[in-house]
Amino acid sequence: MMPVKYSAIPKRVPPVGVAFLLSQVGAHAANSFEERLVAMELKPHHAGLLRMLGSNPGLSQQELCDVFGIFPSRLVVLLDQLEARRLIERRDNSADRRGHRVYLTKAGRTALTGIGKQTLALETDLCAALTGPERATLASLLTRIVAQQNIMPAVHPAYRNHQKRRNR
Amino acid sequence: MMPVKYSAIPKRVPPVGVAFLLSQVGAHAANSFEERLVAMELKPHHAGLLRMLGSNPGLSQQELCDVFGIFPSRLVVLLDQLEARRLIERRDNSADRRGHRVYLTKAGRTALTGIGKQTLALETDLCAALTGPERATLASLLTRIVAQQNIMPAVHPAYRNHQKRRNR
DNA sequence: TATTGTTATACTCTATAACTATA
DNA sequence: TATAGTTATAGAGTATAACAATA
Repeated sequence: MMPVKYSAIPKRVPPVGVAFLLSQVGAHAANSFEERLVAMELKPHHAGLLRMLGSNPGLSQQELCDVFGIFPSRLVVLLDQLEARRLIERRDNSADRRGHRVYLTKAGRTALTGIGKQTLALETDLCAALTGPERATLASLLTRIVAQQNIMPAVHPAYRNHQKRRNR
Repeated sequence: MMPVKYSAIPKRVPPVGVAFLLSQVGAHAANSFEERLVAMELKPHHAGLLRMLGSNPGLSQQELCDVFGIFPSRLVVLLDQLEARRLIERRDNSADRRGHRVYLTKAGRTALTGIGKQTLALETDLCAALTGPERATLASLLTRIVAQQNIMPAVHPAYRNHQKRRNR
């Protein structure tokens, strides 16, 4: 009997709506971004932290936890990784010696520039099917959804805690 | 000293482009979908399988693996969970007794209908900021991106294997 | 006593490998 | 020998809890 390779499956494509499309294209964009970061040996989570610290030097770890909605124990791991690479540094806070303030190093700022270049290249690739005005329209529609849905601007939902529901 | 609650952090919002917006809104849509499925005690992965089987009754497990790009061992777990809930059934394949064909049960079709209702409600909620024509524009732009980027239609990228790169 | 940050632990998800039964 | 499906194992990521230092 002829061995069959199912590289092309005869299948009926279920209909999809705009919610699925958003999730699908969004996940594709996230995957592509992650791939582009591999060369820099960074993960998207690191990139988000570097970007936030680039705009807000000296945030405390507690403040970073609040902004991103993550547990302190998780932030510590991410910051440890970035600090081991000398991309950020924790500085003692003279006013309150319990806490630290976090800053990008020079290498961190260089990394952030590299991330920016990858992001621009990614956007050109992702929107290759669209004209310039269409791409602007897409950005505008998405920005309005972010505002209306009360999504924290510039904070990716993947950071947020999914704490276990109790009594289950 | 006054204890400070950082519910509203004074921060400068880093600029974001269309790639970030897509990933951000997409993740938000995925999270909202997952929340809506909690009441049905299903995960998005289950919903995707049910939907595909609704349109393509009798696919083999191997075919499902190829369509979704997942490992057989992972599919087995997902199908076991659905079968334990009597939402799908594996039927013996008389032509080749190694394999099975997978079908929705009556309860599975009922569940699929419920998922469809939740999806429609989700889309109305997600697009509350947009007019009808704008929502159609958004869907059209996203559909063109899916086609141009060679994303498998109706298959969510989250299924795909991220196999470990070797030699690293 | 409350807060910042850290370490330790457990749990979930999923990739990898080993295995069974058919072909 | 190759394929369909299963079971077993291991690793990454992250939530939870316990803890140390400071306020």
